[in-house]
Amino acid sequence: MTVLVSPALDEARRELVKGLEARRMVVVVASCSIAYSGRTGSDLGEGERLILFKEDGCILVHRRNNYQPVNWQPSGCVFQTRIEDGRLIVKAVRPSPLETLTLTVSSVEFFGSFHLKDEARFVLHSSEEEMQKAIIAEPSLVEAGLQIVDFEKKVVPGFVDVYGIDSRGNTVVIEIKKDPAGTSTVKQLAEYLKNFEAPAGKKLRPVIVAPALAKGVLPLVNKMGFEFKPLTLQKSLETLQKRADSDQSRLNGWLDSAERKD
Amino acid sequence: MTVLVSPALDEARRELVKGLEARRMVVVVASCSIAYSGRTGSDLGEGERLILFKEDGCILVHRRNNYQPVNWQPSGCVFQTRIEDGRLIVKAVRPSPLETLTLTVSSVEFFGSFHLKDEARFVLHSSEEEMQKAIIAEPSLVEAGLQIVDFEKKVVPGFVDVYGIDSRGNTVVIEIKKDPAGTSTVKQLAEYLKNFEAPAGKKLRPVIVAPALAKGVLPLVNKMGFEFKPLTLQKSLETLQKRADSDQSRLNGWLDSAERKD
DNA sequence: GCCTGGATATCGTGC
DNA sequence: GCACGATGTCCAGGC
Repeated sequence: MTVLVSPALDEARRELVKGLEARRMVVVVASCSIAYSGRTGSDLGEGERLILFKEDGCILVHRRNNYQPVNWQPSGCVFQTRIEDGRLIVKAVRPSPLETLTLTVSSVEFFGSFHLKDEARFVLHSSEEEMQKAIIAEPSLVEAGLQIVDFEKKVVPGFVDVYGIDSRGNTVVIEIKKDPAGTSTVKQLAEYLKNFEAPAGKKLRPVIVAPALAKGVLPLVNKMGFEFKPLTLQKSLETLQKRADSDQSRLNGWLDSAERKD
Repeated sequence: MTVLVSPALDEARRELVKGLEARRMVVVVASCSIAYSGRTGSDLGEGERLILFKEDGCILVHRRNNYQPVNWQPSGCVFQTRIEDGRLIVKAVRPSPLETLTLTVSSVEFFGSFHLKDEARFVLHSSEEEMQKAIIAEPSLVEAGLQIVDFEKKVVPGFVDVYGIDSRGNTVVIEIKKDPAGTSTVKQLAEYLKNFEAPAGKKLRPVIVAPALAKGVLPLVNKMGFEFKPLTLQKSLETLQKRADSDQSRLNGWLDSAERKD
């Protein structure tokens, strides 16, 4: 760890280069102006900001407010530094698409570089995927007797989340949303439907599975002849948990019996 | 500015509260585990991370890699801190939707709080809007003789970027994209078209204005009978700049003549 | 408050 | 590399 309060610009530059080469995270609080040029462009006059450099070549500039950085560059960019006219110039260049973020630093209030020991694995109880897994594992969440035929089926364009066959042989095409389904979801499902055809004498049943329908969407759903089946992420997670538990107890049972054989 | 290296947990807690009350930006490098619960949930085991608190009540947790924070809370959340079982617990609660981010801090490597003087205005040379402005100011960018009738016209659903009338009285409906236009753009324009009808004996001309067409989209554009007019953001900006300059010189001319009168 | 669309969106995945 | 979809997306603008 290196911590400097109000370093000179050349010292800050030296330490920045050293920190990046050592693959550390570098935090700088500095007065600077910023220009961005690439997919579009931006300008920001002089002011004090917090600048974060990471080892994978991303950079974030944060102002005193707002969750989002005011300027940034995603991973994979190359840093250049130089002193020019008594200012520290830092360029972060992203090769593709070609984009340049230029910081013109007039003074550095704080410099810190840190080696972060962090091997933990991040686990997200992610949403739409969990709902899909739950439906595949337990199709009765949608409807008793439903049998899943395929999922993530490629259509043009995109993917159908799940499709299957109901107890009467009708084709069921399911679009899953973790948020209340709006007009766009109905449109999307309608688009995907063009890729399906019901067997002779059978129906094509488009079903939207979501925690709710957005306000005013029900008439459209009815008009299109679509169905709506409410399902929350929570319920999906419970279902998956229950199955994991029963899988575990079955596995335990199998292990027990194996043990008894020994 | 307050900077502490390896402070005790209770000292870090005291300074964190003090910094937030003073509406400063607080930066902490600490070993912690993190739980999130709300719209969905996440877990992250012990490890060293950089944590950023801002005065508007947002919080970001950054790991050594990746542009995005691993956990966060947007503006407007309430912070609680306490020491429990020799750990510093920090909760960031967002009221609506109800979401909780809980940091369990076992040790603090660095603490910093900063008052950032920053009054500058951020200017984004925003993309699609600039292209739209340029077309409205200079319809010949799309086609000689085009006259703009309206823009940002509300249709169901969404907005049509620009529509106008060509030199032969045909209705021109324009969809603008700053990125290469893909299949979805064609679909969107087709959707919007349903809200337009050409005058008797005239045509309806759907036009996509974008820097390029995505690969393989040209056949679709042709098949639908759409037109494509290449226009880059850069060219749009140049056009706007040129007009701004001439407006300025006209204004200067007017000021000069006014001055001569005095 | 809900809904819709844009973003320098970013990021992963499949082809 | 390109296209497409998900995101704890966030965020501003309308209604």
